[in-house]
Amino acid sequence: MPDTTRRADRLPGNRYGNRPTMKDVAARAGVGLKTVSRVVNGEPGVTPETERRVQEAIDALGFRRNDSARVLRKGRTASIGLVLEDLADPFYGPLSRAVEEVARAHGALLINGSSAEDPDREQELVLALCARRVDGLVVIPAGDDHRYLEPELKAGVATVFVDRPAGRIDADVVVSDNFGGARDGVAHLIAHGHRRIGFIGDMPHIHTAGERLRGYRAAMEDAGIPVEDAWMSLGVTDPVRVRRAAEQMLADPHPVTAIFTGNNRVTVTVIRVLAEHTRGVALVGFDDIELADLLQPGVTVVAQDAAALGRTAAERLFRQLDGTLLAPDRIELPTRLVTRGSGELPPAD
Amino acid sequence: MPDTTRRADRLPGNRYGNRPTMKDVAARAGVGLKTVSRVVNGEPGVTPETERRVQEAIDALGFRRNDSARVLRKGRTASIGLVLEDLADPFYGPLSRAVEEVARAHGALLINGSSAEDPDREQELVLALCARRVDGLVVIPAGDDHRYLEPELKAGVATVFVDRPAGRIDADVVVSDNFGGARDGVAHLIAHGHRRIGFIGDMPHIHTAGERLRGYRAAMEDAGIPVEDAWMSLGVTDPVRVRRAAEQMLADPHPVTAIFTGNNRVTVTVIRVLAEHTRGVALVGFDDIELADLLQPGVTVVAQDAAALGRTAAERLFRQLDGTLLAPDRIELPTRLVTRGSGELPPAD
DNA sequence: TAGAGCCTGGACAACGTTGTCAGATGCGGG
DNA sequence: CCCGCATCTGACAACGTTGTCCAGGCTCTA
Repeated sequence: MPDTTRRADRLPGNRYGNRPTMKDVAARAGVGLKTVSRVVNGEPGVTPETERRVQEAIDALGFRRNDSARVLRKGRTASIGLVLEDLADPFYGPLSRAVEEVARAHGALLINGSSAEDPDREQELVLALCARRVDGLVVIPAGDDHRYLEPELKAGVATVFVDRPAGRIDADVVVSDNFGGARDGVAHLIAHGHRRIGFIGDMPHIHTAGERLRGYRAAMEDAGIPVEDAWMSLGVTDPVRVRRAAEQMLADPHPVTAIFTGNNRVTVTVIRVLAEHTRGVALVGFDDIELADLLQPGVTVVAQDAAALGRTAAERLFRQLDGTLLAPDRIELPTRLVTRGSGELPPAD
Repeated sequence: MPDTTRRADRLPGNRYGNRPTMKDVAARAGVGLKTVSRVVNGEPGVTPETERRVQEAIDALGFRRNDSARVLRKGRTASIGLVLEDLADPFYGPLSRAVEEVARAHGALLINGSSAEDPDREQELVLALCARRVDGLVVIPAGDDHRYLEPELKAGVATVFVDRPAGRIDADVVVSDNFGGARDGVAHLIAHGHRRIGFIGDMPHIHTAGERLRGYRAAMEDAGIPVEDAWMSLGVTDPVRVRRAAEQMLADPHPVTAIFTGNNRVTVTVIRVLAEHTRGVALVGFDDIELADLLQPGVTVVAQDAAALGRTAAERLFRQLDGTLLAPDRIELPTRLVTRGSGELPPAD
């Protein structure tokens, strides 16, 4: 007597919980395996009557094509990976969403992971994505050495770096004009009469932070203002240390009259500090923040367009996949100075 | 003469761009296929010397295990799917991140997609994830009929709904106490002397919106205040219409003295409207918003813990996968009233 | 030194799908 | 009536991996 227990009657839990396969559908519909495949994929060459029978069996069994097997056979996964720093950061949400929309328009799924700004975790994630054979990768790098990606690039994994350039490999990159944006922001403060301007930002070896610092220095130099060490606080992003740094700048015998902040997290903390001060200290921040216009005063920022970064990168990625893109290139998107009040305060002294 | 062109020398683009396989590694190392598999997976039973040779071949060829094939063979993908409304919404970023962290702790990757609040797109996404044979699904539903998931559930795909319950199927669900939170928020306004209180929220058929509306009504009823139609604006979330709704409530001959807003997007818009008004109108919003404490006045909110929602759901998902979880259940997480000023304003008339 | 037992390595099938190719069927024209 | 052609269908191999199982070589003991 043959094994008459139906698959679903056996113990659950092993192997996808025993899903029906095309073979099962074929048996039930009384057709060949390949015919089912044809129906599932909408290929031509199937009589309406046959198609109906197959469709019926599919519905009855609750069949769902196994894309893992499909991928194995076809070689394209129709999925791309996105590695960013932290999805919970309001800067990355729109970026991720923009990448997703472009992927969707190309019929691809997006798999994303957060590196938590840890180079090892970035590599781990990227390689996990490669093991899943994503067709392409959008990477916001945490590390500064991406030679581990060389085999992948050689193997044809499309790759675009965003927000910061790749380290030690030649790859497409889409960045904001961090240098120019910061320079303009600081120049804006200078134009409003400030000369003692503080800078609080992340470690300069992080590309964006370094560029923004360079922009700060350039603006000061253009105006012929020598920068004092006490005005600069580098490698500081956690609220406690930002607070301390800001308070020190303001407590100095010759306090700064304005502060330029290097990213949204720093900006938020500095806003809190300034809110406790009576003396009006001017502020320009890099990155826009929600509700910035409703604060008193409104917060002047150098805004970058996160969605545009994501969209541009994703589009470039798919052009790589199309084959319509040749040499790696560097694309720089402009920033925009949004004046809302805090950057237009005159020096308090 | 045999074909001596190396795989990598052929046209790129077809089949993962021609990656080396275990077979290639085995050939190069002069060992059997299974031995390579053993080394790659850290299985015992390989001499150090053999292992070294294999590892060398792996590095030389840039071999990376193909997880699609692995999945096909093993039946588990070590990945879970998350379907939410919009990653760009600050409420979902932390939620997604929390799910990711739990997944990571269980060695799983997270694939997420945005439904854009469209039931069809939700279904499309969920089914795409199932086709990829994710081990489990965390779903923030957009639609209200999830019977299409029945075959998946039967097939053993672990599933947890978050933020809103599943429609017409029996599944695990983790939600905030929307009813209680809204009731407390409105009661807070009543306790501060308000009787004419407006409500602006989403369509009541959306579960969260419906529950919050119910909470509003309950608080009013508890206080013996009959609710007037003009105080309620339902199904309104886009800024233009929210603004109009708020302005109407305030322009009424008997204007409301306080407004309860049903979600973060509505709250933000209403804050803008109130900022233009001189008369102090009290406000309590559902969902916390960044910088709410720095506005004048600070914005009192009913905060839900997005990260806790995600974490709880993901943990439950993995308990389903472990088999340590049996019957579907409903978990309700408490909300927290955060008083910051706007909800404590006295009635203006 | 023979035999038992262990350790290492490899041949083979299977996972579920799709591409290839050839067989079957039906139809019209010579 | 037969042949050719078009249309539809199915058998089979292959994708890259892992589980099963067996073979061969080694060590250890009696």
